[in-house]
Amino acid sequence: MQIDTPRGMDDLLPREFALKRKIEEVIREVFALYGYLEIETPTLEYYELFAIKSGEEIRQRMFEFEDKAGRKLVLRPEVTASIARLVSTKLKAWPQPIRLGYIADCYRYDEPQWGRRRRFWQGGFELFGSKSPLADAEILQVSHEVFNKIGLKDHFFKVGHVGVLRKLLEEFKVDERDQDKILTMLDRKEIDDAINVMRGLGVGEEAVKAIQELITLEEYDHERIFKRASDTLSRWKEAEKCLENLREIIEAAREGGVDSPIIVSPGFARGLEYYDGFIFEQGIPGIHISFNGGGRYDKLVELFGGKPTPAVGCAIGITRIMQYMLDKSIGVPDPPRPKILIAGVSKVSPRYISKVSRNLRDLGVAVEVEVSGKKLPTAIEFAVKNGMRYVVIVGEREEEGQKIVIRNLETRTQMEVDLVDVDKIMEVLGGT
RNA sequence: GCCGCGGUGAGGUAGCGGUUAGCCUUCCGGCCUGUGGAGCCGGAUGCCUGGGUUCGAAUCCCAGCCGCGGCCCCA
Repeated sequence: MQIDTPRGMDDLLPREFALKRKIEEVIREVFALYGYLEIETPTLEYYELFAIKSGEEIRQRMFEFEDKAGRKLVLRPEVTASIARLVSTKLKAWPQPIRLGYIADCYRYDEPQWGRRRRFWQGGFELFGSKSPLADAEILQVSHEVFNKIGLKDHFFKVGHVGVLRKLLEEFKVDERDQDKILTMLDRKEIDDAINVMRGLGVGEEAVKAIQELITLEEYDHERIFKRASDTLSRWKEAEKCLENLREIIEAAREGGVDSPIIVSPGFARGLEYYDGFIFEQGIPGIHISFNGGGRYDKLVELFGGKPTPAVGCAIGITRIMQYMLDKSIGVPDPPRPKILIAGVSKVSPRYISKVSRNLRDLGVAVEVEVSGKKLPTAIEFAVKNGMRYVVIVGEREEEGQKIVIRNLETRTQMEVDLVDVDKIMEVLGGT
C-alpha cells in the first residue's frame, strides 16, 4: 500500500499551515489595499491553455493526463494563463482596468529540492488594461508591500525589459518564435548557441555585439547603467524606448515607496515566453532562487481570443517564503487554539459537560472538551502542556448546583460560578 | 533531465558482520477517589523494499523506492 504523499507534495502540519495562513492574510490585505479582486480558477485545465505560450520549460514539466473522454488535461503549472483566459472571455465586457488576485496551488513535475516542490502555492496580482509605467510600478509596489508586511524587509528586486532584446531582434526580422528561442537560450546562459542562432537568422554583427554587452550589464547604479545601455542601443530607437520605459517604471516605483535595492539588468530574460515588456524577480540575499517573479504580457489576452489588452502581473512563491521562514524560524505563528479546557470529574454526566461547553461557546469563548477519559491531574497537565490558561472543572457537585469551577492555571486559583452568571464568567475568564 | 549524499520506533539519533538493537524527546499506564509543568516505575511503536554474499546482515554487494542537497530552470 502506498501511504506516503506523492513525491514533492507536502502535508502541512498545524504550525506550517498557520504560517501559510499568515502569508495569505498579508497577501489578501494587500489585495484589498490596492483593489485587487480575488478569484479562483480550476486546478485542472486543458493542456492547450498552457502549451500555447507558457514556455518550453513549463511545457515539459506539467503533470498531464487524459480524462475518461480522452481529453488532455493538466494540473496548472501557474495561474496567469487561466486569468488571461478569464479576461478574454467572461470578463471581456468589464470596464478596464481590471485588477485580479489569486492564491492557488500549482503543480510542476520537477525534481524536488529546497524551495522547489511539485505542489506549491502562489499568490498573484494581475493588472489588465493599462500600458502605463504606473501599472508596472504598481506591481513592484504590491510586491514590496507584501514582503515588508511578512517581515522580509531585506528583499531586493532584479528588473529588466524583454523589449530591449526583442526590439533589437525585430530590426533584423527575427520572428517571435525565434525570439522566444533565443531569449530562452540567453536565460539559460547558453550564450554561444544563442549567438550562432542569431547569426544564422541574419542578425548583424553590431547587434550581436550589443546583445553580448547588454547581458553583462547588471548593477544597482541606475544612472550609470542606463547611460551605458542607451549608448549601446543608440542605433536602435525601438530598443532604446524600452530602456526608457524601464527607467520610468523604476522611478515611479521609487516614488511609490519601493525603497529596497533594485538591480537593473537590461539583458535579463525570463523563461515564461509570454513576457514581452518589463520583467522582474524578487529575492532575498544569500538565497539563489527567486521568491516572486512577474512582468508584462500584452499579447496573452489577445492570444486567447480576447481584445488586445495590455497586462502586467506577478506571482509570489508562498511555499518558498514558507520554507525560508521555517528554516530561519522567523515569524512562524502558533496555530490558534482554545485557551480553555473543560474537564469532567467523578460522576458528572456527559449531558452537563455538553451543556457547559455550549453555554461557553455561545458567549464566544473557544473551548476544548476533555473527551479521552483523563483523570483531573492528567487533564490539567494536558492543558498546561498545550499552553492553555484555564481549566473549567465540572463534577457531580457542580452539576447539582448548575455551577462550574474555573481554574486559572497561571495564578493557580479557582472560583466557583453559576452557569447562568454570564457576566461573572466573562469577568473570571478575563476576556479570552 | 543530469550529478552527489543518505534512509534505524512518531521526532531526533548511537551501533557499521554475532548486541536482548542503546539513548533523548514524544505517547500510554501507574504511584495520584476532584487539582499542576516535576519525580520515580512500567509499557508501546524501529533497522525503506527486494535480491545476493555469509554459519550469521541494521552492518558488506546489487537493484529499486523514497528523502536531502547541487546543476539547469523556475515561484
